Amino acid sequence: MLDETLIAIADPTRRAILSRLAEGEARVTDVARPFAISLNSVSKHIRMLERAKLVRRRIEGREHFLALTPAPLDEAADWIAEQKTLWAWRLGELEKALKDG
Amino acid sequence: MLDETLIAIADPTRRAILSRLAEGEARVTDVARPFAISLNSVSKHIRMLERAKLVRRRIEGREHFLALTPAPLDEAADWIAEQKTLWAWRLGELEKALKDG
DNA sequence: CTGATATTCACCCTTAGAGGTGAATATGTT
DNA sequence: AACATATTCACCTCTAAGGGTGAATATCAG
Repeated sequence: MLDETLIAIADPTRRAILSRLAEGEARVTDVARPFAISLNSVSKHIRMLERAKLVRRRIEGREHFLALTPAPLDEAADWIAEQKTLWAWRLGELEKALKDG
Repeated sequence: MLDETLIAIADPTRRAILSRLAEGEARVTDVARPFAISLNSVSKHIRMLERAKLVRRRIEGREHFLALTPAPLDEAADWIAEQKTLWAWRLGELEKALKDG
């Protein structure tokens, strides 16, 4: 899952879409409006965000309402936090080694 | 920069390389050993990590020693944290609206 | 029924990523 | 000099991503 989450947020268009959805639910057309690219391209980005479970779709007639489901971001945040912890720990060990030596 | 950082950590092989380097400096060959893929492929992954400034290389004779430089991870962590904050804020607003309504 | 709106489907093209192999380069060892 | 080690370079293949267009589908409004 982490892979798809990170791939999903690695694209600036998709990050912009997520930021837009952080303001609230929106239709595909609404989400697409600010972008210079075609509606179809935005639709594809949304599909990738759905695949990564970062976005949920509620269909009401011909309109598709999109909403954020940010849970997968936690896994990404956790990985980064763990890396930083390990790194900090190693720096601590290095310091100890330097002090002892 | 954020783009390259996220793309860099979106690949599981590269995340494994970073985890290895979190234990300490290592040569290209050392980093490559645990992987089933060719040394050359690992070399390419390392180049991407360097491009993202997540890894620094110190050349000593014929050996290239690699070390983690995790600073760019902060930017990624910040983006995720901001998204979660915005989302939490919006949930708060929703609750308020529900209570008032 | 007709026409407009919302979205996707089915294609196309181009680029980048991830993998491979074999040769080249540079350094160390004997 | 000859050989081994460490790494990259130059190429090839395959797949997926990101963009596009035009048609299809589904719904809503008249």
